[in-house]
Amino acid sequence: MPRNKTSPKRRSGCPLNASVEMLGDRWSLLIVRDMMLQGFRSYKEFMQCYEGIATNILADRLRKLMGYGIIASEPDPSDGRKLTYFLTAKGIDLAPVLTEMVLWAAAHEDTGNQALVQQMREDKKKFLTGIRQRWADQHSRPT
Amino acid sequence: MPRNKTSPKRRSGCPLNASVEMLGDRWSLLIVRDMMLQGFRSYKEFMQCYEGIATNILADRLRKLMGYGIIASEPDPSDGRKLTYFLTAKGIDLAPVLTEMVLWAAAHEDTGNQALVQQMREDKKKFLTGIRQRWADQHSRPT
DNA sequence: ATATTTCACTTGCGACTTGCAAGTAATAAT
DNA sequence: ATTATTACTTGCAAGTCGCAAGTGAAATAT
Repeated sequence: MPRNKTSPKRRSGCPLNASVEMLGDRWSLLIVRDMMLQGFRSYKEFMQCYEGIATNILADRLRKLMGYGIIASEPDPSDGRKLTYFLTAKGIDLAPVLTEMVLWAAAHEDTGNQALVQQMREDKKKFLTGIRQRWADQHSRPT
Repeated sequence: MPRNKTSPKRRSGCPLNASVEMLGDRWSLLIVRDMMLQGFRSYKEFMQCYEGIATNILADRLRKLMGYGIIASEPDPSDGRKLTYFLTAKGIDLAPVLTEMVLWAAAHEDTGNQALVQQMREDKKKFLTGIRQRWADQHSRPT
């Protein structure tokens, strides 16, 4: 018999936000980050990039991110096997969060992405606008 | 025999940051958030607030956060049993990240912390300055 | 046309991590 | 002196994860 009485997994009795569930996960944030900053779009790309991610976990996280409405997917018209994942508007709205994380990490340790950090520091607003612009361009393509 | 050859847990082969390890954890971020926004300072407060956190896990996370230099602790001079946890400068530097998270969550779902969100939205810079100021005040107390 | 490869997964299993209940050690209160 | 409180530790069962080995459908090679 399972061990739950009413809810199997309660989160923070001190409420503030709830969708942060997804942010408090080892892989989800990396996936979003790399979709945003590296332009990753396929299962294969994630699989190759993250040494150490289990293939079932990747599938699960992609599923959950879709469930949260942070990413979505569509079949590649030129290759029926391929699926293209992309960030939704909610997903791209995570850009400021990601940016602050990268800046925080860079400020407190060597992160080896100085070019990106420099760009963020010089003009945060411009950097974010750039990300949103590139994203909007991609999304206007499929008429 | 354990399963590791050289490194037990590799992270992202696509490097960007590393200390984000801590951010990608279910509880650590909540702990930092509540130290920052709710003024939590003791083991007991966390324990009571997070229904569902296991006491060994709380101890482990506090230890790790100290290891990362995000929080520190000191004994309470008025009660030898008590320990006071507090954010370090590195910890308080997470304020922009937390703020963006709260704003993101609030923008995409009902989070029930409208007063705080309103304050953040009205003047983000002022809000962050306020947090830092309150933090600095606390830290100037022990002469 | 058949065989092989690629892609996006699923399955099975052992190892690791977590949740929960029950301690423990050191003060503090009564 | 006894009981309570605080900050933990320990032990175990249950859950999650990493890895290797499939699976099925579509593309490519022969």
